[in-house]
Amino acid sequence: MAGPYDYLSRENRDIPLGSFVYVPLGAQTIIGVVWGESSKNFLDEKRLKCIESILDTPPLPESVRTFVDWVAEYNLCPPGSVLRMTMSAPKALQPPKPRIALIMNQDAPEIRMTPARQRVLSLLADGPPRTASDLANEAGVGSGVVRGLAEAKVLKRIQIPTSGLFPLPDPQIPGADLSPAQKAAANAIIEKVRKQSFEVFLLDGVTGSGKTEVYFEAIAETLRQGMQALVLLPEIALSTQWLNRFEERFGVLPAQWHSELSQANRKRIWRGIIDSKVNVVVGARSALFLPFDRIGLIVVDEEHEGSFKQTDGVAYNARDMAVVRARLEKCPAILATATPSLETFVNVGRSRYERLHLPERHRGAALPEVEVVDLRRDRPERQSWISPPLKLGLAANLAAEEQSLLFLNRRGYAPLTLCRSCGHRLQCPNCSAWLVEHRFASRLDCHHCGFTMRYPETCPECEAQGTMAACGPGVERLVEEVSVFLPEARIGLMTSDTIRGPGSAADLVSRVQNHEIDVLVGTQLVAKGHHFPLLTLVGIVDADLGLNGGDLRAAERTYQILHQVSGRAGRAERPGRVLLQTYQPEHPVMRALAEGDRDNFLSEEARLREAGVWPPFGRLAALILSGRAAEKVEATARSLARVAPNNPAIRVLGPAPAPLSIMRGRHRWRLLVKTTRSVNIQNILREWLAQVKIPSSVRLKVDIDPYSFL
DNA sequence: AGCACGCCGACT
DNA sequence: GTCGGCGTGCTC
Repeated sequence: MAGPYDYLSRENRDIPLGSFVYVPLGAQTIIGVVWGESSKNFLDEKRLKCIESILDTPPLPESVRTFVDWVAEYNLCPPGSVLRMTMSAPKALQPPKPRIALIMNQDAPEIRMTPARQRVLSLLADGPPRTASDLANEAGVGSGVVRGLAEAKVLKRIQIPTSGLFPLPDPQIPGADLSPAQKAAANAIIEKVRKQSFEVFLLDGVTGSGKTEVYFEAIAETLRQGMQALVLLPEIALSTQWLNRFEERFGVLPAQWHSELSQANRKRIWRGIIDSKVNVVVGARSALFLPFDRIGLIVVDEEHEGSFKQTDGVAYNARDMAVVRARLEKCPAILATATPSLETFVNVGRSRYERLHLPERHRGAALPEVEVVDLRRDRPERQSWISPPLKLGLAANLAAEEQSLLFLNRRGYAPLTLCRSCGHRLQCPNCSAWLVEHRFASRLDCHHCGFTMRYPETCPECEAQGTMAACGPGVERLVEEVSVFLPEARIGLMTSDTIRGPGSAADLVSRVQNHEIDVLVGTQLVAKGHHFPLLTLVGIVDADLGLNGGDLRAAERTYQILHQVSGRAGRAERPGRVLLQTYQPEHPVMRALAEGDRDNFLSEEARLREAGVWPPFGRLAALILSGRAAEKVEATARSLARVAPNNPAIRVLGPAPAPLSIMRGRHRWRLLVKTTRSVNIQNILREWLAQVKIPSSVRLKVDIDPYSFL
């Protein structure tokens, strides 16, 4: 998997680059892609095997192959594992299954006629051939009736071409009326779509400023040019509203790509894309690796979202790789957000990206007033997390028959459980992390691996009864607290534990919209765009939560999520109010939120990063070593550090146990490599890592530009 | 998929 | 010491 393998071509035939081929590998036959001329990098020419056959699939376009190589080089991973992501629909490469339809047999034998049989026959008499199941459905008969007719040779089976038909989005349906600012933004992008030239746009505007309408116009132009458009969304599962808007604008739903897709749909869409029959794809980050041949526009919506960064398998950042793909394909890219990531903000400052600003809409969706509650003064009571001012606000809002939202980015009931008798803390057996109590399910869960156990009746350490105590709040505990001081309030809980699948999310959303809920308690799930017109108060229970832990992006991320949650308050004519509970009211994040001064906050954040040579002013990579044997992992980490590059432009931090030093039973050590921007960190790492033999029991993972420092 | 190889515990 | 089980890497 480290690189391409060499094969012989039968009769020295020229096979087009990018062709999908069957090749022998070891004892089996697998599908590969013709990548280029031989590297001559093999040991014994006599052992070369032959390509068995060429598949009947259009070759992987050159731009896709270039992209795969680029991503592999940049992220220091085998090109094969990147290629695998572009081939994520294994069945799509197999010849399509022949479709069998039924027609009348000319010389049909006499059979006993029944009403059901008659209906099938008359349906076929004046209609095209249909598949057995379609026929049964349309005639309103069981599948047995149709099968019986075919067995009796009254109907004949014939092969029909596979229906790979995709309804095409119609760019001619008139779009929304655009404001002057929207028009200007749309025109700037459309110009680049027409020219098919590379350009990155930051589409910058708060929720409701009309970013989606703007990029819909860019998509429409892409379609008029006969090109394909790709939209990346952070959470495809929660984007029903987005899909509805797309359908309104273009008449049909776009092709959707995400990890829960069935095999059959995967195949259909993948084939449709490589055959240029699918014009618009909306998907999660993995959609970036689809084999588009004529891509004309890439949109990354909510570009600041951390979920564009993939950490398992190939570690890559889909937002950054989307920009790379746009550059290779020579097409524009749109990064849309209300809270740009610092990277994007700095790239605008460097004039590498063009900022298109959408001011708030005149329809009066003013941003809510943010009031900072200083928890050092306005202390909540013991075993309580809601301060007196927030309690007053919630009570007043309930009395006014308006809705409130309590935000706490912590699932479960309590993040830590300990025994008051012996002090034992309940820890995950596989990870160095506390078990989180989920009281509504009477369970303790580890949020890092799959470990779960029943809530114990006695302390597992000292066996004392009834001494287990919950420490700190989770959303479930907030539900409990609200139900005590507002007993008449109807409370809804929205976390990934209560929401399974888009259906239950839509259900809860409609209950809020129908005002069947007064107080909604939730984790970051509630931050995602839903319009709740009656929601006028947002309480941020612990604004400091994300700031601890020494993470490079802690402040930036906290600002983004709190800004997004604040935006849930007061969307229609009603003014909204945000109460933000914090122990550090003077922190730049809190000040920026209270004063509504995003750009000043970002500039200050950028200044700090620049001073420390942190990204995007320096380059950063994490090396994570993991394995079951703790000493072995540590020894490998130390031997790596011993031969670390000695260069003033390169700093190596560590080795040290990773913040989550044991995860899923594997011990983890970490080194951080920080270089100036002028250094090619990939080359440095390649040279360095080549000097050390990593034992097979230890795994080394390179993460270029790591996001989470865990 | 199936085989080679290295690591580690059990036993001559 | 050696044997063998097991987990991991390699196959062109």
